[in-house]
Amino acid sequence: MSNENNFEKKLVIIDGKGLFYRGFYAMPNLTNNQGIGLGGVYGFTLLALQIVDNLKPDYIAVAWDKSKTNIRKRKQMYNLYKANRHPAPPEFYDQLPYLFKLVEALSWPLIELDDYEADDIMGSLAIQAKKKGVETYLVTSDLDLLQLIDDNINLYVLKSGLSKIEQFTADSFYKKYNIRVDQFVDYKSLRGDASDNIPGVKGVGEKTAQKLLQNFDSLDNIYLNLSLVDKKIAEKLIKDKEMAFLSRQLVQIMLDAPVEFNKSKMNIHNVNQNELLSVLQEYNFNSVIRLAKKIFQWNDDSIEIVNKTSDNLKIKKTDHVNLDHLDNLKLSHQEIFIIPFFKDHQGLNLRAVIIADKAKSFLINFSKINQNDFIDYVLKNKIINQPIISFDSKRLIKFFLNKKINPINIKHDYRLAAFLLNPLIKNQNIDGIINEYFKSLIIDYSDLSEEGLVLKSQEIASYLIEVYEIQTKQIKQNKELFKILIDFDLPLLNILAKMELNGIRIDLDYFHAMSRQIDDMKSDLQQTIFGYANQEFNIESPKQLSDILFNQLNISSQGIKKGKSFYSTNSSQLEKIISLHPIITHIIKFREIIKLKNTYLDVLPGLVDKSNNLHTTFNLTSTQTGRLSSSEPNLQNIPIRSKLGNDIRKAFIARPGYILLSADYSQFELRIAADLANDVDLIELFNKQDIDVHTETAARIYNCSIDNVTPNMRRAAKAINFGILYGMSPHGLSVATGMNRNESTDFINQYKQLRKPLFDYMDQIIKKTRNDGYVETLFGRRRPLPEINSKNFLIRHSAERAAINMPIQGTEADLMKLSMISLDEFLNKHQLDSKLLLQIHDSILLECQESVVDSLTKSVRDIMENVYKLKVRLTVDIKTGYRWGDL
DNA sequence: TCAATCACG
DNA sequence: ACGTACGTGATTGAG
Repeated sequence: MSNENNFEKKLVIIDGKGLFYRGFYAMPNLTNNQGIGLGGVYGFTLLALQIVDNLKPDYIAVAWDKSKTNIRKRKQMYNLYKANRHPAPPEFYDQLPYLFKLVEALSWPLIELDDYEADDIMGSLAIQAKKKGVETYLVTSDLDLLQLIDDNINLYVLKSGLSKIEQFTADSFYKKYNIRVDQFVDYKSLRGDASDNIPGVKGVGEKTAQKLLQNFDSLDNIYLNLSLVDKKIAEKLIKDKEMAFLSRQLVQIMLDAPVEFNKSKMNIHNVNQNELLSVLQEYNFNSVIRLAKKIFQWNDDSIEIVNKTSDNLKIKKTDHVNLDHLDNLKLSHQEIFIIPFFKDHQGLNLRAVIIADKAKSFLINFSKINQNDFIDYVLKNKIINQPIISFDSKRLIKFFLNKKINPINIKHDYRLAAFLLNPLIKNQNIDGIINEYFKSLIIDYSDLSEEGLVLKSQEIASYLIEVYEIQTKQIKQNKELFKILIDFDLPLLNILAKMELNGIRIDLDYFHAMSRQIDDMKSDLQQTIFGYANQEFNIESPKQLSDILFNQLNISSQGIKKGKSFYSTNSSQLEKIISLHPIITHIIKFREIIKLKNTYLDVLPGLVDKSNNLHTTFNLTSTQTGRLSSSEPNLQNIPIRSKLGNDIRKAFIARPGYILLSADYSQFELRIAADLANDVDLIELFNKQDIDVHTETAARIYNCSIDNVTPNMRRAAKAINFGILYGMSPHGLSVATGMNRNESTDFINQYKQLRKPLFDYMDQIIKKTRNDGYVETLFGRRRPLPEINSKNFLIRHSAERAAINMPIQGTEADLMKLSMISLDEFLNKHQLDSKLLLQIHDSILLECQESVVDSLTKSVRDIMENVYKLKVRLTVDIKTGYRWGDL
């Protein structure tokens, strides 16, 4: 006997709903860039195409369970069949039209029948295929189809998640269940199936059913030989005999479904490339596109033909040169496109650049051409004086700055523009951005190695030149957005580039001393904790810690949040049980120092340059509100709140002869909120001299004089002043203040009366967002929030809170950017030996020469407080010192 | 790769 | 009945 079968052709039949179901629960939060949930569709598509990729079938079909009538026949047999099924959530049905559209684009026949379930359709088709000499692969999520396995019919069963697919063969089934596949129906008739509400024989489970079938082979035979069966089991069998045989009928797959195995309709090559591409693009299924490209063997040339917009690209293949010599580099004196590829994330060395004007493009590879020759060329030909359109402008500016070339004139940045137009864009790399504007195009720039660049640079140049025009046109359609690009974000590139390149000085000795101190504390704490726990364990594993606390030490878990598999051990939960066991305070302390050690002490010293300067990267396109973020390393989250944390800040120092100056906007967010909402009382409060807004608020809510405001009253007012800007609930307030639920509800109601304009404004923002689909800052920076119209309560409310917060946080970010631009201008103009070091949302850190600190303090305050005319007065607190931690 | 945790505004 | 305050980035354990 040979294992090779005689069948040459393969048919794959997919249980459509099963696959969709897996995807739906595996990826509940997946949404495309319109905010539509498409997790199920994604799961279906990815799994289906993975299977196609592996099996390479010739034919394919999708069997679908029709929703209501599908189980009529089996219901007639047993009216409780599948009676325990919960209806799927509404989001499940919302996604179905998208799935059907995709299946149609694939040209896969979707088969649904009134009286037959997907299993029956699959089985009937498989039998027909077998007669025509075609091998079948069934793809499903349950095991019922096992009964059909034979030499020509194979079964793939989806396991949990999206990655595991298990092939069941007769052998592997036997190993797992110790019965043969043809005994499967009888097996289920005995043990039943809770998920389909198949009754089986009560009291007979997996093991008993297996044993019975091993001894007696079949259900019929068992009942013929009841006298040989163990007495107790025999009694159960007799009692539920009817149910057993009924179950057998229910489980038996019906092979007479009126379906036709149609080779031409089910041919896998029927796929409509154009249509499928546009659907996958629309859904943003980029990984699926790559897979489809591989499976259907679409090459780039065929895609060029598909892409209608690529006809009139400016740069043709003949207009592109891979340079061996800079002598051949000739550019017009107009706008210059520079697409840099760097060796390092700092941008100090180039690997290659694509450089172009609107007629010609060049690839310069720095493995062939000397980097300094390129710089000479750029200077000599005054490329630098021309307007530059670039992709990664900030790094390009840094590259030139590092070579002592002054800030270049960046006219346009692809990533900034793409982000302003659509902040939801997921892939901000070159391919992602090109794809935003060429929807029917597939490009794969995952390989931009030296060879990859040679292949792709002409294409990149030609598309990006087009993208420049499209982006410019789109962004000019919204004057405010255009103004933000021109007046806020582009000017900031130069400033941030200087800050990043300059860096901030670190006192390494201080870090090392502190490191030793923390290491000692760590081992002491560890010993104490292990002592209390009576065992060693990994304190850094929340799972192990939870087990120790709530199982081993038996600390009451009442009121403790629970995750999927264990009780939470985050600090707010630990606070709740702090009095229940002495181990807790040590764990809290351990957590604190471990955080400081792992995130700062052990990491930052390794990142400094030769002069002990630390360089971060500020990102302009990573927040939905317009704030900056800082990474590698993040210098916007250097500790300050705890004593030990603040010590870390002390290692950030001024260079010799200089002093640090920090300028913080006080109550920035609440002031912005007061202004946006035009809350006159709050504005007037802020415009008075020397007031404490929280104390004043408490006095108004409690209707008492300022002198009678207790610390507790002030704390509550402070909590609500902050919380309200995020849409805080009574529950949230009670957690923050320790009030009970009634007190906090009362308190919020009082606050609502006091700050009616603020609440009216919040309502109005939500209404406007629902209508427009986006929110915007004072200056018109936008954040799309499609989830605001979600049918899901939680998603919708979360979007509402985000909508309330965005104009406030975003306007704050916009104003801070303006301040930085003004400060930079001022420092340049007066040639003051002072530099911006860091921006931390409402705060700026500068380093200035000691001799100018007094006059600079005055100027900085003046510039920041008057950065933009608002109804509310802005105030700035300024502090100076040699160590950041001492400010 | 994801969830949990925690540093900051 | 449910979950419960916005916006980030880094580290760790665990699957």
